[in-house]
Amino acid sequence: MATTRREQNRQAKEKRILEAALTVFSSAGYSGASMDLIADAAGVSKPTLYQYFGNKQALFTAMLVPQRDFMLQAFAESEGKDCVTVLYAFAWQYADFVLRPDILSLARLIIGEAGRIPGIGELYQSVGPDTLRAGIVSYLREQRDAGALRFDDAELAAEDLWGLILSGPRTQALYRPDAVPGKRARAKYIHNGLRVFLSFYARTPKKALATLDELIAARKR
Amino acid sequence: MATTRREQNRQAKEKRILEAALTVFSSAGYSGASMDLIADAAGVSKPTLYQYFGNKQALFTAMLVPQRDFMLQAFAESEGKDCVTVLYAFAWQYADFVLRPDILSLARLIIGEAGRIPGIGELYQSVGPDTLRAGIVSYLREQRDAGALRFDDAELAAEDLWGLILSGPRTQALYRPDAVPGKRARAKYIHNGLRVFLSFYARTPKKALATLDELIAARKR
Amino acid sequence: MATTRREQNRQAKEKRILEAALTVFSSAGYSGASMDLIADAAGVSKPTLYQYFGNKQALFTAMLVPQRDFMLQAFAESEGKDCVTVLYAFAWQYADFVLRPDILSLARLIIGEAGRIPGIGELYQSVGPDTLRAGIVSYLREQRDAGALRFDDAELAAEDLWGLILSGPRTQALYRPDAVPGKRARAKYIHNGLRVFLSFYARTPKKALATLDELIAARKR
Amino acid sequence: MATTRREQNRQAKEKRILEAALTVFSSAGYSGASMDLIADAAGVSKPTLYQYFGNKQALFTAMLVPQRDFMLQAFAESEGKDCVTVLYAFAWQYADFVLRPDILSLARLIIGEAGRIPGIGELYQSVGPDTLRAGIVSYLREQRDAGALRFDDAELAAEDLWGLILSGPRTQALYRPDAVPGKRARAKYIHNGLRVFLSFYARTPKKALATLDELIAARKR
DNA sequence: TATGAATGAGCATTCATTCAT
DNA sequence: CATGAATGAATGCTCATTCAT
Repeated sequence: MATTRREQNRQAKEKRILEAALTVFSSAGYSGASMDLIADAAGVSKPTLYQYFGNKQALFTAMLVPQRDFMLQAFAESEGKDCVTVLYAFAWQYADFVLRPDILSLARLIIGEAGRIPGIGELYQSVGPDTLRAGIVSYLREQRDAGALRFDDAELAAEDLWGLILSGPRTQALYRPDAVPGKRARAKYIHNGLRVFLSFYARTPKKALATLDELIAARKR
Repeated sequence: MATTRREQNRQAKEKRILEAALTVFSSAGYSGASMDLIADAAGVSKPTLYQYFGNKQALFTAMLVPQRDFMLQAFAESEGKDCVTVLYAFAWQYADFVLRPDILSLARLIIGEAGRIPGIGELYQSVGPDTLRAGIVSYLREQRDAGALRFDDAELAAEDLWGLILSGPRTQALYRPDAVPGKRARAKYIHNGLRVFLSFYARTPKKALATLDELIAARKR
Repeated sequence: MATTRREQNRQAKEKRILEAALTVFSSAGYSGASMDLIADAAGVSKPTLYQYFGNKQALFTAMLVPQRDFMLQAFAESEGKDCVTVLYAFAWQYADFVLRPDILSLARLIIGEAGRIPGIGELYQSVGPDTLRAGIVSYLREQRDAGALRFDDAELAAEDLWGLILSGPRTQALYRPDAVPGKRARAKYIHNGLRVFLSFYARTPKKALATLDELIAARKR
Repeated sequence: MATTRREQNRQAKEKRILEAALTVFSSAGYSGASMDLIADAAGVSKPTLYQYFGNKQALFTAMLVPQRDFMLQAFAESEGKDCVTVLYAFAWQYADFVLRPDILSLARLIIGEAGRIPGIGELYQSVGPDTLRAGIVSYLREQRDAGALRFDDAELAAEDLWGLILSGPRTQALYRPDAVPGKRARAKYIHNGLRVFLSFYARTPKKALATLDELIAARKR
């Protein structure tokens, strides 16, 4: 009702522009991307870009917002199952997301510009790592209170989980876009990482590791 | 003897150019850096840049070589002391190096361009992570053979060590140049990370953790 | 009665646009003024500008019309007093008008564009100098016929009057918007100019100069 | 000797650029003139313009310098003849210069931009009117001291001279590039203006006017 | 060998103008 | 009638690269 055809058109065009901006910025970098290229990719004229977003930097930051929202949404739900099962599922979900080529391109872009465009790193980290970590942290606390895990500092535990599971593959992926670790490598890191993590943080490590082995075996089948 | 005065002059000028290139590229990014700026910073004329390095991209990659050599050299030695002591010293040495502003700038630059300049990621990783890891890996193997540690896959253990100790601070540092973790934060991660690592990988975890606590206490003093 | 509410609205909007155009053109120059700026200043949309005035140049010339009418009206009346008194009053009135910042801005604008926009100079001069001069000329003729002044060519006499009284201050004002001659400088030129003028053109110079001195003295009080 | 071929080339090119700038700015106005146009007119590439003059405004002001120098030089000499003869010659020389189409274009340009480019009006006036007037002023003083003229304020007398002789024609010329007063009109203003001036300022007006009439008659022949 | 000088191509941004609503 | 939306064509300016000296 409230959305006239004009408004719809506008929103659709805005979306097209932001998608084009994401693509072009990701592949060419901030300085390397030209407004001409983005306009062409979006199928609009250059002045339209400026009418919608004012200038290049504003377009750049505007482009990050939907990405942030998408990420926020990507990790909203968590299941009510057994702790190890949840962590295992989470590890895969997270790894598969974080190693997606488009997500990696965006990460490279943001890291590359973090020293020049102020606030961009905060914006991104406050969403990617931070928000996600907040989810993990609260889950870990729940499980501690439920008696499944034990630790003093939940944030540190979460950091360990991420570091054990993803630090290696993601670092490699950032530096070598053409050599992003595949399923097998991911499995290696996830399995080993969870093993170390559960050995240290599970209240009953033996049982937890047994469950983990079952999950791994189940996956292979 | 083979180096005439001319050659020396040439080498000195080449060095000045590469240093200028490092500075300018690091602070402006690849596309954002102009040959004019680099020439000015090096105190030479622009054609000299082209005479020495052919074009912008070649200058860029050439600039990385001395950086690589410098890094290789930065972690050459290791002491013959007790395993925990060595790992502890290494952790601090590595953290302090990796979180240096200039090293971080360079890392951001390389990650930012990794998707566009082929080979740059390999070049850098083959030196930073890889070579360093190779050093750690061989040290860990030594210690396993000497009976201090236990594991099957030394590379995986090395990755765990790095992930536990540095993943958090370095990720934050990459995204937020103005919020690089300081001494206190580094200590938190190093101490906790080593604790988890030794709990899992030390042949005699209790003893190892006791040694670690002594080292930490000694540091505070 | 023929003016419906619609028409009134239209006229009001037209007036707003013309005022905005005057302001913007005067301060930015013809090329420097943008239709966007004028539309914003007038509080209307850009297409409305085009609907009302067709294009930029038409708007520009249209803007001059009310200015012309305003000027025409500014010097309509003349009093029936003594010749010297009238000339003295006229000199001050004219100087104060011609040195008004807005009138000067408009004059600079028109002179600046006179070489490019055909007809604009005629339009303006036919109003400013010409019409005004016509008024002076007819007054001078009256006074000659009444025996107060003597000359052959009334137009030349009028030109002398203007040249003696205002040429200096106005030339300075045109070139230096921030150094428009003030009351004191105007007085200097007016008093001296009238003295020269009356010496040459008055039938009884001594008497005329005496009257002038009285007026000057009266002004100082 | 000290000027290598390179330097000569550079100076020649600089001169070509400044001439092109004068032409283009004069005919299109400051905002209306584009660097592209100027580059084309000068037969150089656009970056060369920027290498030589930095930016548009700098080129604009640089362009005025040779014009100023030219003007300064245009009125350097004065003859040792009789006062009326000198003033008569000067009047014609000045009128012919000031009414030259190129000088008028430049004047329109400067007046048009005087409100926007700070200092430009001073720069120009300090040269055109001011310097010239300084020359007249000192000549008038000489003649007063020699007993030919009489006045208190030499500057005011100079202003009167200019106002009587040139105010009319130049104002018309500024507003109407296509109706610049010709020889006949100039003669009318000069003859009348000098008559009024000498009547008021000459120590022996009758003799001075007689001399003037002779000069005028001589001219007609 | 090293450089001052030059440039074609491209940059972010803005303009006068028009169309569909 | 009035406007939001759109655009081709500039605008001032900079870039990586080359050439003549």
